[in-house]
Amino acid sequence: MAKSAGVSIGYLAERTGLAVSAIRYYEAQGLVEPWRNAGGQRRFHRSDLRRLSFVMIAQQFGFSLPDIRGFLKSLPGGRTPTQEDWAAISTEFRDHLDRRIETLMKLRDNLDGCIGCGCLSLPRCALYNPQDKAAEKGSGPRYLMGDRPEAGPEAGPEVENEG
Amino acid sequence: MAKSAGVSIGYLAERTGLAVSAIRYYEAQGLVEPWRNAGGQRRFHRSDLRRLSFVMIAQQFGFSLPDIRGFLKSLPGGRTPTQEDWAAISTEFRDHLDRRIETLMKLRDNLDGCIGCGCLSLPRCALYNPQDKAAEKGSGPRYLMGDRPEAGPEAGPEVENEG
DNA sequence: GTAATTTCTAAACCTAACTTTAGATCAAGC
DNA sequence: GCTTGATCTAAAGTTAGGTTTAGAAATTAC
Repeated sequence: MAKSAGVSIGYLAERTGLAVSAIRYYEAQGLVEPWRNAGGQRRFHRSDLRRLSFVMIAQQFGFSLPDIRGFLKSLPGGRTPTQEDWAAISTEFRDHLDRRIETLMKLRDNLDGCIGCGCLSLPRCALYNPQDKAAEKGSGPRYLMGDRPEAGPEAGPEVENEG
Repeated sequence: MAKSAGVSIGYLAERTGLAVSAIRYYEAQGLVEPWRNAGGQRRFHRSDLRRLSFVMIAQQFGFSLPDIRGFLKSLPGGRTPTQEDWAAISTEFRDHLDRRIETLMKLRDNLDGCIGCGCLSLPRCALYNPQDKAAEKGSGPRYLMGDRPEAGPEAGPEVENEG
């Protein structure tokens, strides 16, 4: 059971629905590690099909490619991952996932009591609570509510009585 | 109760935690519509504080700026929005939100039965179901599982028996 | 053995959501 | 009146996640 012939990038593209260019990009990001054949073309393990599928699914959940690379690092590099390997990775993935969903639901529930009542943007508004948004925030260097450095008790987003 | 003096962009920036440049960018995207004073500087309604806060919150939920502009369009342009205006907008927002959370949870539950069992990427895998991901997908022209045009029953992402 | 596909690399281009920079003008404090 | 800080515009730069393009080399099909 040597390295065998491996599969081409076109095969993976056809099977996953990814563009060939996307797979090459994923290689550059360290998500797959093909070897080269005599002619210099990429050859992949068949098991990279599952790896790439995992990448696609994780993206649906909003994880960044570096995040996903982190998940995949626990998979064996040399041998084909077993069912147990995937089960292990899924535990870590589930953890992040659960936290993300929990955060979203907490925000949603807070929203119910907030937008309707008109308190939106007041420091005492539940949505202002830094704990919630600090949990798992999206990419990009964005200030979120109450997320400023040095924000004192007087400093929050605030609306007086103007609607 | 005329237009009054209005507040400066710096005031809004300080109160919301947004960068001044971000607020200007939001104006360019049609999220706020300040007027100009005699010297050509932007003046905002105080109620734009709440508007901007809403933008920040909606972004936490993963909505794009065009999405958010859509939500805000139901707010009155001329007068200061009332509590009822915000309540109305929240209904539409909640709808989208609920669908997004539902999709995430469905995907999560499917994942439980999938990664662990090793079926990941098989056409019969629940995660492969086009209905789920079509619901509300992220931005960008990405193929998701089974999302190819012309994908026949034979055409899905697939793994044979290689782990 | 020739033609048609694939694949290769490198670099440029794309969208979203902003930030940074530069040089000029405005507003406020003393 | 002068200085300092805030604001202005336009354009370029930034990050993520890719796609497109161009020209060359490898592979496959007949």
